[in-house]
Amino acid sequence: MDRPTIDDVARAAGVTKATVSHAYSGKRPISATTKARVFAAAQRLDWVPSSRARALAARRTDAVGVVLSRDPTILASDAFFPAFISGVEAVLAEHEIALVLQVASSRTAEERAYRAMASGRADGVIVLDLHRVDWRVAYLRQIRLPAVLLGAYDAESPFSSVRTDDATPVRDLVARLREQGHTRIAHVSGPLDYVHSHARAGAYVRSVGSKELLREGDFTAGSGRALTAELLDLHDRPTAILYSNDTMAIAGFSYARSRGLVVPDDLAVAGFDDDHLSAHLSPALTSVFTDPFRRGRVAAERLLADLAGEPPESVTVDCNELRLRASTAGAAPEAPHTELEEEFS
Amino acid sequence: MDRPTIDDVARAAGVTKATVSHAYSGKRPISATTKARVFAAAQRLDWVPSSRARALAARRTDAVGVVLSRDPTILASDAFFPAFISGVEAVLAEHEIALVLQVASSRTAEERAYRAMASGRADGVIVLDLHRVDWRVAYLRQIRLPAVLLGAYDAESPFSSVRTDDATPVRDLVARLREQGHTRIAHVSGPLDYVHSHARAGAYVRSVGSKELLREGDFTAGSGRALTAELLDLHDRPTAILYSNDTMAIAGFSYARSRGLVVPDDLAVAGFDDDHLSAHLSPALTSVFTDPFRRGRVAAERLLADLAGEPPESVTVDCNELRLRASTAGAAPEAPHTELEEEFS
DNA sequence: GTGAAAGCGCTAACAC
DNA sequence: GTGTTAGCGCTTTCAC
Repeated sequence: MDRPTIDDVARAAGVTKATVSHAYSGKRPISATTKARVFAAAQRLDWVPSSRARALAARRTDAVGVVLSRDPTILASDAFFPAFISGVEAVLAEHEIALVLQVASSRTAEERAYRAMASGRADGVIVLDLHRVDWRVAYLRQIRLPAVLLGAYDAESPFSSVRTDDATPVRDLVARLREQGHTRIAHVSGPLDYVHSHARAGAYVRSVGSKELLREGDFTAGSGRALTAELLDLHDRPTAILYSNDTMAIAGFSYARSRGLVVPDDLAVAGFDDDHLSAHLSPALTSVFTDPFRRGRVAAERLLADLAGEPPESVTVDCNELRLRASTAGAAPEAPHTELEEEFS
Repeated sequence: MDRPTIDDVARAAGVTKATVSHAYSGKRPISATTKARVFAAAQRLDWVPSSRARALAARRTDAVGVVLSRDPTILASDAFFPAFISGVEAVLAEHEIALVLQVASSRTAEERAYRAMASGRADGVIVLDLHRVDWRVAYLRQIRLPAVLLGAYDAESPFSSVRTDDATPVRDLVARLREQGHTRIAHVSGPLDYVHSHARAGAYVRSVGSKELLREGDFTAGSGRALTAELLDLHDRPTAILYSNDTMAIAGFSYARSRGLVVPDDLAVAGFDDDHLSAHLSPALTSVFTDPFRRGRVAAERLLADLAGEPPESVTVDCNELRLRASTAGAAPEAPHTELEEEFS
């Protein structure tokens, strides 16, 4: 009553297990008739090769891993992750390769998770949330786990990477706001040690020529709100704020509204990532669509190519698209005074 | 230059591999000194047990699977899935158990995916999007793969399940709208062969006493829009519409607005699932929070309990919470006439 | 074109 | 408390 094994199939087909194995893998010529006998026997016995045994013998798991260093609760409210994973799965599903997910919230836990991947849970991994100086790059090389990095890693690395140009949309957006008369444009970034936050913030600073109105957030609604408060409390407050994701933008936007400011008349607001509901807010939120689905596809394809023996490569996905909406429409307000507005809040 | 094996460690520690194995598993008493020698040797050699070999020998993978029958592109815009997975991971991470995800978009692909899980990719699975008559229940039993069903499965099943009460919030919402004077209350459901869609629709029908204003959607924005159009075209159109998820509600809401209707004055609108941005829409969307994170936790805990040998059990998670917001506030409009409104659209 | 047999790196009886 | 040994169910040389 146990699951049948390759031996059972071999016996039923009157061949040896080597033949059964090769009939399926095609790694050696098998006569059409034996092949047919083998398949028939397998079908009759309802045999499915054991992935465990296969993994051990072939030193290959047919799975790809992702280790998430984020807190599980944060995963839930993130526009990027589900779309990215969908893209990855779209490719993996075609090859019947599984995706192994592991969440690790401390560095030790994360190292253990990567070691587990290397010890046979996965054949390679995709690394998200890349830091500008990322211990994982050295670590993965040390444990010799194939990887694809999502983001532009500056230092030398033996790994493939999937890059995007986050600077252009930021630059375009600043230019646009300038045309509309904005002179005090602020930026609420994500943690600056992330490569993507840093790229966006860097483009912002180069565009506006100053770090005065740059504030470092952490992608959560709480930080969006707090830093917006800080910016609006300035004597010479900004008339436009660019946020490094939509969650912070929406939090900032709600907060500004609670202070009696009208978006976009008193304050222009823009996000990043283009959450699927952002276009439905009112005013609709200007955002940058970063096509996480497509980046997921490309990352998965790249990893499969690496695993197939191709040399590592850095591919740049040109996917970012500035989506101008009502939250940044219209002319900049003239000389806003914080005091005045507080009377109406 | 190859990864060290348990034999290397045993040799280095001057013991046999059984001792090394037991020093880690604790499945037999090992003297403190030998244990220390073993750990030291392992650390020195930088040994990590091979999950592949371990899985084969122990007939256990230390992974839990989820097979998604949805199209990968749909995953991306779904409020439920990421939060649910986060909840699952929150539990699995503590036990260093991995989550194996596989997307399958046809029945054959899905069967293959489950067989792959059963053949060693995972020790058990969590089944989402349960149908009222679900072939997977019989199939999983046939291939003897432990499972936890998410939703109330009516027929006999040997599996644990995690249920919620979707009827109460629907009933409460209908009652509430009645109090506000609504008499024509419609419902745009999800596919009625899903247990959760069916439960919601059933509660709705029992509350309003008629199927006249029930329309079957498919959880996509497109169907939300189309069915809203259909309902608003009725001569005696509804003054309130309940949708079975927020995506359809928002699509319907935008469409109604495009026809010149004001929410909630002309039309009250409510969703289900409470997407994290729904409270930020204006008017803020009334919705039912279903705590997918918590349900993920419970499902994972239940599955681990099953795998540990406990008898299957059906647990009900009391997590649904009706969140009344502006989109259903105020009194019902009096005798709405479709013709009249069209003049202003 | 097929068979025989040696692993893959562990776990778990079974000894002592 | 520790050693010996037989698997787990495949893949892959090496023969013929």
